[in-house]
Amino acid sequence: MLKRAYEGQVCSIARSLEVVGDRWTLLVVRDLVLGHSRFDELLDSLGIASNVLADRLSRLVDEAIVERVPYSERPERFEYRLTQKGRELGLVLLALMQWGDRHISKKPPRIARRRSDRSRVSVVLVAADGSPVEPGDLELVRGPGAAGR
Amino acid sequence: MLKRAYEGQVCSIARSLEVVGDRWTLLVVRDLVLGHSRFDELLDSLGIASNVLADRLSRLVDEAIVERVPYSERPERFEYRLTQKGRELGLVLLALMQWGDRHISKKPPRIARRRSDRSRVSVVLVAADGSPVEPGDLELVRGPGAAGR
DNA sequence: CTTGTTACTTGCTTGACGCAAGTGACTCTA
DNA sequence: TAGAGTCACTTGCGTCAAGCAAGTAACAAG
Repeated sequence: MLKRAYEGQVCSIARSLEVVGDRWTLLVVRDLVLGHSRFDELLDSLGIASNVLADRLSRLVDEAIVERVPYSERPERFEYRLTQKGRELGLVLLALMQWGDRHISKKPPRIARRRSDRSRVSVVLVAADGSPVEPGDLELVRGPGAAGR
Repeated sequence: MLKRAYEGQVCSIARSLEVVGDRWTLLVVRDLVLGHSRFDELLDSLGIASNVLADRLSRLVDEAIVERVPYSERPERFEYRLTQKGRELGLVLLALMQWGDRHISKKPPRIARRRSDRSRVSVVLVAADGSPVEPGDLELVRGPGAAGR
């Protein structure tokens, strides 16, 4: 996914997919969310080719989604941590997980819950006042970043 | 993305990405959400290669995310419509859009709002009682579909 | 009967991915 | 002090999916 064909598109979905829309990137982010942080750990957990992992990580670092921080000086060793921007991708992952739980996996392999009261957590659409929004009551309108026409 | 390397993974995120995690699929779904429904319309709007679009659509139909419905008999012509399963991917797209709006596009090209009162709509995490959940107050635990260990 | 539209398919080329092996800087064990 | 191990990669090679351009089949309009 080096060359992207989305050039002409003025759309935050397309823009986001340019960054995280390839085969491995979101899974790397998922593993970082789950606490894996070292290169070899990611390699084992994902079953990804090492050159591909190296490439994805350096791209995530370029995009400021991940930071490469040293945890040892002699020998030099690094780990990878999500930045705030990266952590906010968690919502996308949870939305994807929720969809997969409902439509693909019959029983959810993992459950998201609130630590304080252990209640189930879900991803939903809300209006400015916090009230839930029905999908049918949603509309998409041109915003300030829209192209001409 | 025919062959997937996620085989061993018991994770709804990985499972979902097997289905919609390639370069074009989510953009096709986005266009269907926005109301494009005919093959040529999608071709123009996306700038995708026709063989790839044909492949993605037939796979989306196989996955019951999209339906292929005839709108003319002589000549035979078809359009593509999202199923309920497909429509529910809208939440993933909105989460992605929201992330892109915040971190990539400075000004949002498109704004999601509630039709009834025109208030801004956003994707958030809520607990079972509908109250918002802080990202730090979230935990992931093994669910009924988890593998042994 | 030629041109156009729609919904594709076929063939060829490019390029991303996976695999296996190698590297460099160090530490640890005997 | 020699050899083995760890970590974080890089290099080289083969394969398979993606992209591009052109072709096709079934009809409709002029």
